[in-house]
Amino acid sequence: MGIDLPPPIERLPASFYVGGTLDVARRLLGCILHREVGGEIRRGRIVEVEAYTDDEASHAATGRHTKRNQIMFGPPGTVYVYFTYGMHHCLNVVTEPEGRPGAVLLRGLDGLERAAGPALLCRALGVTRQDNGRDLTRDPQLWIEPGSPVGEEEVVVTRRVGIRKAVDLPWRLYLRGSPGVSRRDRRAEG
DNA sequence: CACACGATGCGCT
DNA sequence: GCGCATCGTGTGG
Repeated sequence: MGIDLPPPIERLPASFYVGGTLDVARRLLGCILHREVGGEIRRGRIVEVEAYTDDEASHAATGRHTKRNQIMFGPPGTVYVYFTYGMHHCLNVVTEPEGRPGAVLLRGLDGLERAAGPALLCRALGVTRQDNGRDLTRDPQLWIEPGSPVGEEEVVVTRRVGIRKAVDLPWRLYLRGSPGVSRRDRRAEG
């Protein structure tokens, strides 16, 4: 009888995040987001995402000239957390090659209580602006592992929600029937 | 400097 | 369906 070792970590490599943002968003579905807080590891399966690049609804819509959006132009695999509505945080994964803006907003997790919706997801994981800039390919407290494969028939493609511009782009993806899909957004199919 | 508003969630109607 | 909390950020004067 040997020592009980934890399962090996299969952290997603930087190359995972390099492709087109919509492709990365699709690949992130089913992957397992991990967060270490106070010696405890919280994890959940990614079941809802949205892609943002340089479209009109993106924080990078007007180019690389604000302090906040610099990070969207940074290396793929970087964490982008922003604060909104005076009380909520949203967690994104930076995509695209360095110099081009792109990010995937993580909107819902299965396997955690109250992680349906981007702000609830952050609250469930204790993610705040302090986490902005972390490197998912190296950071000891925040990383993503591959999950079981997700079939195309499980994926619903819809319009992004909570935005006023570029509302017609079908850049929101979620897993059909998942409890972690954000509440008021289960509809809006198309 | 002032101001408008948001990649939300909740509670009430 | 609707109003609202609550404040950082971006934009314009």
